[in-house]
Amino acid sequence: MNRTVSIPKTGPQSCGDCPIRHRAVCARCDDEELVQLEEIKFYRSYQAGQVIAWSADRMDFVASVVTGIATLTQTMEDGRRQMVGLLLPSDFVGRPGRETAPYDVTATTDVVMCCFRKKPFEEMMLRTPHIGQRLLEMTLDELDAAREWMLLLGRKTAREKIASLLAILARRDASLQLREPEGVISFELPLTREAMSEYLGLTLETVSRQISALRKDGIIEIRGKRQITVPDFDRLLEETGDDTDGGFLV
Amino acid sequence: MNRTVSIPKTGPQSCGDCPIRHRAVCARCDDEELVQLEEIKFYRSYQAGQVIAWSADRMDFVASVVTGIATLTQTMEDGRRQMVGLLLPSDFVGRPGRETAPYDVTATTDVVMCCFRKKPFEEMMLRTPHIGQRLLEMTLDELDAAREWMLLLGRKTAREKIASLLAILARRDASLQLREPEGVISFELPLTREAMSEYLGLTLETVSRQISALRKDGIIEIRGKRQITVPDFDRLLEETGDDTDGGFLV
DNA sequence: CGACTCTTTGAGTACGCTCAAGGGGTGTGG
DNA sequence: CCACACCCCTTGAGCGTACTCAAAGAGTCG
Repeated sequence: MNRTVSIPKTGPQSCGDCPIRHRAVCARCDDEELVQLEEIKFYRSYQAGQVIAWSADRMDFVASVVTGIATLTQTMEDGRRQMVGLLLPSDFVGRPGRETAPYDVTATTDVVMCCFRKKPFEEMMLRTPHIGQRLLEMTLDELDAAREWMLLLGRKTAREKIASLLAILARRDASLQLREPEGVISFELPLTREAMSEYLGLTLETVSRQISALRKDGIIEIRGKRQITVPDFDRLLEETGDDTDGGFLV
Repeated sequence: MNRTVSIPKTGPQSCGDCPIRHRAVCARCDDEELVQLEEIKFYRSYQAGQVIAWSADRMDFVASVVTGIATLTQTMEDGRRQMVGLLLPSDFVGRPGRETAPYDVTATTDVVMCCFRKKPFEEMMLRTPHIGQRLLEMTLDELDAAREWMLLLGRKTAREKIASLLAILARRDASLQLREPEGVISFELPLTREAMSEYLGLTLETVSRQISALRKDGIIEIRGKRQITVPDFDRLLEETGDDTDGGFLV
């Protein structure tokens, strides 16, 4: 963990090519604004497992996740850990106006981030309403997701928690392939059992047991450790405890 | 519950007198902008227990809490409930650009709200960066609070949860009286045992038992059902499981 | 092949839940 | 003024879900 091996910087050549162009904090910017952003931006890459920022560290940049998955985690004095954010491509890291990171930020897969030096970014936000507007929209979405998550943490059973997480990942995977999640779905788990347990407020043993149980009940199939197949997405949804028709927010 | 008795509208006369003027969504507005806001605003009052908006209801306004406490709650099909937001004076309700409420909004005490008709408010946001900027700041704060709450829901014991809630309420009460929370503190519980259990992801019996336990251990004293005295705030903090020196975000 | 990481499974335990009964305060009606 | 109903809260007994501690299997890399 935290090996500082340098790996190729695989950021896009320019904003025009960027895979998150239409969803990230820069989504509403026009060409002129993108030119300004290009001047203060740089790419950084992190290996799976590497810590991007420690809680209470100074962070001199804000950033968008371009590819890969990162997490925000809080740790208690005695070591209990709770994941409080799951950052996917296009998600934003850092808070304008804040000096230090309030959470540990970790790359769970290899990650490429599009970073902006903080000071110039803050100055640009003041002149460029498009950025603040988009950031507000994204923050409101994150707040909705956090509240959905609070319901999961406070009220769902272990089995429902696992099913909910799998449903979220399946949905996300489907949306990357631009199709509706339905019928047979197959995707790769980007999280270890431990990361899942930190996400769900469980122990890793309970996560493992519940995944085995869902497999035995035919809700999911597993190839190797990480490749999940959901033969019937609706059956998975029934296990989440959520309203079957209600829309999900992640 | 939900009695539609009309009670006196006790909103301030004008924005200049408003007790939340410096903290609400209008905090950064200048006099000219306040005049515009006055044109689209109106006050509404709700009795303790009354539902302000049901989940999936159309909401034609957004609002600031002026006095009292309101809650946001999610309900699962089988009736399990989880509070996902605690709204205090100056907090903002509603999301610009969204038609329907995603949560039940309930007044737990008598509440006065400063409401803005949604459409004109959204239009004004486009012309008035001060509003969007302040709303972004408030939303980021709420997201931080939600994440603190996720740690509580996912990882804390029942005793720690109760202590954390009491600490939050004590802090808030102290800040209303413009002093630091330390030494002997006394305040009134604005929540029933049931509301506390919905907040903390517990049953009301467990809440009651843990409050009794804290009382037996001398961490708190209770007069009647709702008046709490904390003889030593630091001892209460030790029971929360949090870093004793780390700052809290609510 | 051995070392390492991640995962699975088992056995026993404990914390918080469920079900149940009863206490205390307040308001209403006889 | 008392009786009663109602709400909120407390306490008890037993149970079950998820945790703890422990051991071993599976996959990967050097």
